[in-house]
Amino acid sequence: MASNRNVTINDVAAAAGVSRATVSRALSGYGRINQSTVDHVHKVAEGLGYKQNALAAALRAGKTKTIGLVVISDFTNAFFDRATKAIIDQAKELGYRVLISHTDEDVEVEKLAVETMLSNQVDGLILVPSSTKKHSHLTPKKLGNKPVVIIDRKLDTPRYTTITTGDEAAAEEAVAHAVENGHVNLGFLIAVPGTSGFTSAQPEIPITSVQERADGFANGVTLAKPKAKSVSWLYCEDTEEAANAAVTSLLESPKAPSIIFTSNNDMLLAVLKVAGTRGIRIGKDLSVISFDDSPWAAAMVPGITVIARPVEDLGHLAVTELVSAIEGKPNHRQIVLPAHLIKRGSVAKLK
Amino acid sequence: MASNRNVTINDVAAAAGVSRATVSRALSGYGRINQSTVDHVHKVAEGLGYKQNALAAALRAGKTKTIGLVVISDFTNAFFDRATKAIIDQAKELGYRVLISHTDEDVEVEKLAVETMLSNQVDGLILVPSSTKKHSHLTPKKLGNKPVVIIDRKLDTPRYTTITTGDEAAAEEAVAHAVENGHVNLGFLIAVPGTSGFTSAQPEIPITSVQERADGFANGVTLAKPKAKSVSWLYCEDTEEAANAAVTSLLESPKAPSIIFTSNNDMLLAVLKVAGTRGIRIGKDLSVISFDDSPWAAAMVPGITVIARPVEDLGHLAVTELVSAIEGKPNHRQIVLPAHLIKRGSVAKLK
DNA sequence: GAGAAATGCGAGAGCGTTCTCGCAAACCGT
DNA sequence: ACGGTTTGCGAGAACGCTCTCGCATTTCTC
Repeated sequence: MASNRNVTINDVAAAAGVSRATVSRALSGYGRINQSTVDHVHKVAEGLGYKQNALAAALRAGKTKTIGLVVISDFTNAFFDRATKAIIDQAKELGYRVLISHTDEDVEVEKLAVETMLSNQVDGLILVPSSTKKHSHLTPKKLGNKPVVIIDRKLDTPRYTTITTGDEAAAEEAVAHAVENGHVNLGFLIAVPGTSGFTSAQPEIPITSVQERADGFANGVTLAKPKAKSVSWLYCEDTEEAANAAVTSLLESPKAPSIIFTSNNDMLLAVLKVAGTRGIRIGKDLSVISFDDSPWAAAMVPGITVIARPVEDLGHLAVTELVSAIEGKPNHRQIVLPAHLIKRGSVAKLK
Repeated sequence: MASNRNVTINDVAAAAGVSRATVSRALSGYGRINQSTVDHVHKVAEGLGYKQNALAAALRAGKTKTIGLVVISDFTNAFFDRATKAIIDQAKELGYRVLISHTDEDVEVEKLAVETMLSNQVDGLILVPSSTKKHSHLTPKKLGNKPVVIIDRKLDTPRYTTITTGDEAAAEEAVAHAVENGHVNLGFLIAVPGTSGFTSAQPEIPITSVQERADGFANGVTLAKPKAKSVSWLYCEDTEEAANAAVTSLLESPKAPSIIFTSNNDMLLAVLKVAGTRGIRIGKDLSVISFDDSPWAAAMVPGITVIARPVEDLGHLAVTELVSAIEGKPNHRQIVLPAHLIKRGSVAKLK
């Protein structure tokens, strides 16, 4: 084929009869330059089909206009998909690109992902850390002193701007709502990565947001103390099989709950599925409240009562904060966005 | 702070007492070099915390090990999220990074996105074109003669490797399944971007996969001819409001269908929602079959009968094909992966 | 109209790599 | 012991761009 090599700034310079420097000035719009040459250069560049090589520009300028997003990924949980989209879109808005990597909750993978990001000279990072405690690979030095925003979860040492949602308060509110509706046998189904199978003894929870949900539920129970008759806690591996088994055990226990609170949509779906196969009707025989809203939770019959988190806001804000830090306003803010209960039909009114 | 500048290959060379070239040889593993120097350099590099600057390497080598993904994005439709994840993961597997951009079905946005990708020197592109016909910005020349894989939809001129799913056959099968179950009043609700509101006259469909679904439905009707009593077609803007209105009109028409086929999950959710508010029970009073499987469609009661497409396979294959083309085996294959019907409880058995 | 100030542009270095080339030292065979 | 081959490594150019510096030319000022 004819011209395999790309058109460079040199070609434009030659064709326009000016120097490389002038072309760069004309195209990037800086320094002292005559408007008529700007126009001329633009015309010539367009004629040749010149496209800036962002790599070379970034190498020279020391800025890539790229942010790295290191995120776990989880598909029934629309959270990260929605957050990712919000992040990409807001980044585009502010003139940034996004490099994405998934960690699948694995610290080693996370470490590698971050290194790749750094090698690619991202200007800043947005991270969903896979562990609250294991983050020796996330020190400022190891992150090249680049701006970092942590989202969805906290590290136990709050070194970076962190944006989370108020899951504890919302969980508390959810329990109150259930109790108001006459529920006194409560079941809690909490997904905790790293567990195997399910257990009723609270394990180490490596993720602050999950911990906060559990705490919120517990607070809610405490506040409703005299009314709560039986409370079952189940901590569960985040897999379909474990979740199904956990739900089954919950439903078959002698003190089967009239309502199950689930910490994420995977658990919710397990409840729906198991209940469905047993002919247990949601919103009638069994109630349920879950974390994270979704279009399908709203469309189901009955609609699922959920704790909705402002996911898009969170993603949007993360980028805004990060870019502001990249562009010279370093700040270490701890931001908590409110989550709120959306009441639909999945909570039966008892007595 | 002490060392803001990154450790470069020069620093490693100095510390190891060798030349830059030798460091590069040692670290990249090419050329003639003594094993003991390789070890020594590795040790020194690690000691200094050296991390390769991928930008500089890419600039010099002319390869970025990055692929660009230009995709529409749509959240109730899990298709693109699942495909995106599969693509990122398989790319990582093959040593590539992924730069993502969303187009929201807008050709202009798509054009810009592609330009950004090219400017960033991606080695190849995976595209979900927003229009079958408007693709003058997608000529090989405009794409810098880089390898391209088109997924999910076709362009009307098949210039690139294209991977789609067999939606037509599957749609046909779905209709047959409905007819077998005694349905003779059929409703089709087809989302077509660019429409406003909804209409029963088939509009221009700018997306081949949607066209194929419509064709498949039509074929199914033709094959079942004597049995099909009434058939209603509704082409609908892909928004919640329009979908709700369309469903309402379908349900209120004198020849209300006993089953509605929806072309995507947005439409399905509209059906579920509107039916729900009217007390119409899915799988009893009204049946439904939709395109694209999802965890929630399986977990609902009754489970939604769907046409499942091999989304992960598609993403996986797209990357594999692209990388093979990048690495020197250009091929222009037209691949169609089979979609299949998953029968659950949302289709009532009539009579 | 002469000096000062402003303007427009080119030369050239440098960002951090990779990779070709060529040279010196080590190794081989007879 | 001597020509030829192999081996290991350094010098230096190149990738495409940005940006400082300084020079020439124009414009301003009184």
